[in-house]
Amino acid sequence: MKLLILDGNSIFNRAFYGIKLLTTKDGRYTNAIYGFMNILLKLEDDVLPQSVAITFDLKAPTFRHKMYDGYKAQRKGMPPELAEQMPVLKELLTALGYTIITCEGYEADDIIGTLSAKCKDEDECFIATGDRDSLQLVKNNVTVLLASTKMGRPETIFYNSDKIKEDYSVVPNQLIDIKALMGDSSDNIPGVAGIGKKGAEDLITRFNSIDYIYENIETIDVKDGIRQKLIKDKEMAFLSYKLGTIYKEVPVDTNINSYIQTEGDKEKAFNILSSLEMFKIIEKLNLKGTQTTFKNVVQSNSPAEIKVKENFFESTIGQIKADKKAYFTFEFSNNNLTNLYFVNDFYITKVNIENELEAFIDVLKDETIEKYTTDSKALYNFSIDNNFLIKNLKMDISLAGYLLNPSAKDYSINRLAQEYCNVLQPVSSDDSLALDAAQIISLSTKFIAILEERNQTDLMLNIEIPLAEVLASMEHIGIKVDKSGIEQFSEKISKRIAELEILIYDLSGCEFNINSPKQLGDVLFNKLEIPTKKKTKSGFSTNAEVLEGLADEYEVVRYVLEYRTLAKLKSTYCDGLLKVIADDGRIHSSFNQTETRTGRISSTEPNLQNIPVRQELGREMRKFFIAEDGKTFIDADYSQIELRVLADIADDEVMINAFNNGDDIHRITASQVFNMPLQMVTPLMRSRAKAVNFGIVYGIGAFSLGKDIGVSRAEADKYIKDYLHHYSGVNQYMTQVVEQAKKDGYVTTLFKRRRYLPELSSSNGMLRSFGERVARNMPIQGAAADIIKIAMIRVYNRLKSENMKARLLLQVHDELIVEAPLDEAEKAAKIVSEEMENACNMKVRLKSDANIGKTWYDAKE
DNA sequence: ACCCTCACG
DNA sequence: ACGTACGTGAGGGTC
Repeated sequence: MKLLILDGNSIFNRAFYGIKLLTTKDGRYTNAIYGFMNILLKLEDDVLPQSVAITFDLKAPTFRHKMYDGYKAQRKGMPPELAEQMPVLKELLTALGYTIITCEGYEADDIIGTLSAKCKDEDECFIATGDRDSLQLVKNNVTVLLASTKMGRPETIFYNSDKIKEDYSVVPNQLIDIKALMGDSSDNIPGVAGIGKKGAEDLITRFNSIDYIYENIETIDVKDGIRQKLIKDKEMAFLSYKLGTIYKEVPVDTNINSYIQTEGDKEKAFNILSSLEMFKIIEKLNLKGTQTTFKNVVQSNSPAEIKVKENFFESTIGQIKADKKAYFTFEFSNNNLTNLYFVNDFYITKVNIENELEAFIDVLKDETIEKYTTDSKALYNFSIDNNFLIKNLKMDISLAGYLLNPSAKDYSINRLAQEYCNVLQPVSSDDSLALDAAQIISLSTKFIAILEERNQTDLMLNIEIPLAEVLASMEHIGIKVDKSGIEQFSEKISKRIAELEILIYDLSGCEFNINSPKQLGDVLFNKLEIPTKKKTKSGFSTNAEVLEGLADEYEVVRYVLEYRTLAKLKSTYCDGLLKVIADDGRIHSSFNQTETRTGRISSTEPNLQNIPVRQELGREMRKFFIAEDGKTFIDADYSQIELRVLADIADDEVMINAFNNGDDIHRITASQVFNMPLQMVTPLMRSRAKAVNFGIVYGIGAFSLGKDIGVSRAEADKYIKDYLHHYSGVNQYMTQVVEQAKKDGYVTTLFKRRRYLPELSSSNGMLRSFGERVARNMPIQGAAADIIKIAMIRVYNRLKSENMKARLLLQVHDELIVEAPLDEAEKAAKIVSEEMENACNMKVRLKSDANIGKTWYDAKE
């Protein structure tokens, strides 16, 4: 018989501190429960126990407190985020049929000790804990699974007697003797003053036990200082021994069979887990069998189970045309439509793609039929491939899920249905796509209602859904690159990299991997003994900021910096881009619409939103992004869009006037903050004002601002104070937005985009400050993102309606790149600037400058 | 899988 | 005492 015993509190704590704080929609913390369940399931997989006993401490004092007043006196209570999870966990474990053991007057360790000691020879006992105290319990049939963190990664170490011998050079029982001498600060056990871990281990390895040591205290071979210390704290040593000994006669049931997991209450377990939004755990536990009791939530008179039918397309189409509504899910592989399911209140229709593709396309084209689906961008890509237009798309489940909560992990139908509909539509199919189809109707209905209630319908129908079409078009068109140009550039860089390697090895006196921060740190700061008190965290920091501080003095550091720059250019930009050039000679990035918490889009495979520009050498890369023959690029970017948005939403008269009366906001800011006439503003003053402007947008702190511009914290603080004094509207806004966010639990943009901020109610000060900064930043960054999205849609439609060949290719947060035939260039430039500037009417006008050029480099001002 | 570093707005 | 500005994605190293 195998018994697994869990040290509940220890595992619970470890789970909490090992995972980021997670909350449910309504703000309940769940990370410790989630971590605990994962650890438990993993342990069961590893050990395959027949019985599982889960022990917990109680708050009441234990016999050790009676023995010694100071015992665990300083123990801090759990943070509230953790404490609130404990009763829920216990309820869940009980519902799952586990036995929880507690015993007043004893710690979990003692219960574990008792159970493991009573295990019969033929039984096997495994103890899971994060606390090394339990190691004393190890014997031939008792193994401790110690959860530890090594280099920031969780791992489980199996401790049997051999492993303990290896690590501590003693037998398990002697660990008590060691603790008796060295004490244990976390339990407030003092041990012998002046003897630490090393001394205690040495003494016990040589003399076996404190009994032997004290019986022979005058004759044992130790330094006199140690002997005196031992004599002085003899009583403490024996008391510590008693406190450190795990008690093995706790009055609990020691029959292993009592701990065989029972059936529990599956429905209750399912309900708890789904209210905690732990759908992965539900899946792992196979609790879905309980769904048979669910009713179809769409229509009360519909059948209890939705079936998948084939060869039913004709009547389905007929019904769609009558209802003027089509609900469906689809799947592509390699740009081919491979699966398609329609659903109505009664059944799912699996479509035979080969025969029915045209009929499907007709539905998509039909303006009178409302479409409800998910991942509309993929569908738009399909429509571009097949040269038709999708009309009247009313719902994209993933986009709606994103608008409801842009911080969610994923927007799969499966997850969203569990989160928002509570119950799954019962489906007699194991095809996950059919399952998704079954959820589409109830999810759509629910999402439409929620969006309406939150005033986000416009954001959904007039921004996100139309944008999906624009993004699909951008992905589809791609951007042409000069392949051989990149190859030559890469070769040129490679040569210099090789030279730098030799120089660096030479100056270091050894060869090593310069790309490894660990090895580089070792060479620079240990071998070469370059002094740096700066930054450490799991080793030396070798980032550009640190190295630049050393570059003046050390030649080798200068070479390393150059090496880093070139290595980055080569690996990420040259090699990286060459890998993704398609057969048409163009790069087709993916633009993700549900990735960022602020509403921005992101670009992947490759990321075309971070092509170098700030330094000349990197900027050269942009010469390889070229317009097609006979065409040219138009690159238009917003001027200071985020600050303009801030001026508007903060309704700051001073800043609004600054924008409306001048064109250099940083200079104006400098003149106001430093109280000088505009003409007297020096470049240094301007650059500091610029840093403050940026800082304000990010939620600012004096420390970071000071670091950024190289002034003292006090001076930075003064800049901020002066700034907020002059821009009093901004000052007021920054206070008010945080207050509102704390009240609501979320922040919003001008266009009602919403981001939840559970961090604001955290008891962790750092997290809370983070939440406050985000509360100040998101409405600004988010509104700017909304505005450029509107501009994109308008540019896209305008180019189309004016029958132009010009096409939108890229978006880089405040910048749009269009490719146009040479004879359309001027007109296209005008259209882009116009649509960008008119995308939103604010108290400050928006400004956009467009440039024309054959390459991205040339088109960028 | 995670950290470090660095590229962009 | 601690850590320290918002939002991203990619490559290389390490365990």
